[in-house]
Amino acid sequence: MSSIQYTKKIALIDCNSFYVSCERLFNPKIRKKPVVVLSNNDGCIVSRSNEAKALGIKMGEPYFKAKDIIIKNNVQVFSSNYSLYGDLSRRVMRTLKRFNADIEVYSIDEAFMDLSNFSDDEVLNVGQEIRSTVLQWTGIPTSIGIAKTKTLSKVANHIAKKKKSGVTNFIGVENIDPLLEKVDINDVWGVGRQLTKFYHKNGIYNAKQLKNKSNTWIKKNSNVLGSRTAMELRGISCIDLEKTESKRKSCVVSRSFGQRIEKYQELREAVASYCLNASEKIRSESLIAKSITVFIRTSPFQSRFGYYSNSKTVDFPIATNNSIEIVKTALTTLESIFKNGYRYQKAGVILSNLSESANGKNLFSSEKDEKISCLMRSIDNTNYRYGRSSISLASAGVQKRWNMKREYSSKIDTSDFYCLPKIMT
DNA sequence: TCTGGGGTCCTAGGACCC
DNA sequence: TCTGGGGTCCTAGGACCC
Repeated sequence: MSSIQYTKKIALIDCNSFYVSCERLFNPKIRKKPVVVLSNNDGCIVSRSNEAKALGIKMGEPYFKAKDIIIKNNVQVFSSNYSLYGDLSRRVMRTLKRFNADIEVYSIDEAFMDLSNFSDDEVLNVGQEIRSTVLQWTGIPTSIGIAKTKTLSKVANHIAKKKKSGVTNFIGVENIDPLLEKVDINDVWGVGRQLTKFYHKNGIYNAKQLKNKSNTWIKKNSNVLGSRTAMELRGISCIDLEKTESKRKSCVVSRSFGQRIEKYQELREAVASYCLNASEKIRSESLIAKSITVFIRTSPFQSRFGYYSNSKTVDFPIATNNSIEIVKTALTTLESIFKNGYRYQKAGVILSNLSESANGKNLFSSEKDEKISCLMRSIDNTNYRYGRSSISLASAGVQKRWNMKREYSSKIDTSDFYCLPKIMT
């Protein structure tokens, strides 16, 4: 009889084809059919059902390039609906927290969970229970990988995705080398395009080969992140779970336009409108920004019209989250980088150097500031109640020809009363 | 015709100081 | 007027993630 083993165990729970699964939840007719979800502006394919993957449709592929396959195979297409996905994501995470409140929500569709409290023998069953509970309570299918480190749990998850049971456990497995050997180097967490190129050049094609490469070699030839990945593959934990939600350090709002913009005035409207969005976001998290970056660019794919891309960062005299001031600063910044005669494709603003607002007060606070923060609060409340941009600034425009394309929206909004499905009697 | 958006972290190199 | 090198801090850009 062996004694009960309690080693470090990390689970990675990852929703399968998350956006597609969300759309399927409200549309049972597309359950067994090939389905894809498009990025903003209906630009790229960002989520694919297994049936769509089997047709050879690639992740991140531009929609227009895959259109032939899509039409020929009657693939169901959806514009992305982020308020729906966000809502369902919160339901999944809430369900996971029933098993362990200290999870790290890593992205909209995945979370790390510490399972060290369970014995080595129990952990596979726990994984299966998590999976079936999430499926039953939210309708979202998941895959779960369990291992000693985050990187290994990612690998295990990768394998679990291809299994019917949906759970892969490395804990207690004597030798995982034969499994690692089957994992391409570019499927390892932390190895992107550039590193893949570099590793290939040096004869490293799979996870096992990276695991067995010496640390000094990796550190000398890439950087600390590379060697950390290798250590984690060896089962030595270098990346901790981040259980507390840390405050973000920057806030980006940027969009590609529905159609190309040439007029300065329209660019101004777009930038102003992104500023309103961004400042509302940071206000809702009680943050203030010390600096702002404005950037504009033409399409990098249409050089025949000439390419222009520029950005500029400026500091506010005093950190702020005041929409009016942020818009004003952004527009003067835009003026300094705008060049006539280009077909602009995208613009954005980045609020950075964020910190917690001390209730809007500073050394120079005045009665005027009080009034402004009061005004911001009422704008936020109104927009929350009656929909975003019920109240806006004139500079953000009314026509908005530059707004995104969303031709295939499912129009499901779990947070909007008017979008509830109707049942006819 | 049509190619996403929002983050974090690391590093090289410049500016500045002594 | 000539000239050195080392340390720190900041920033832009790149790589990575989903």
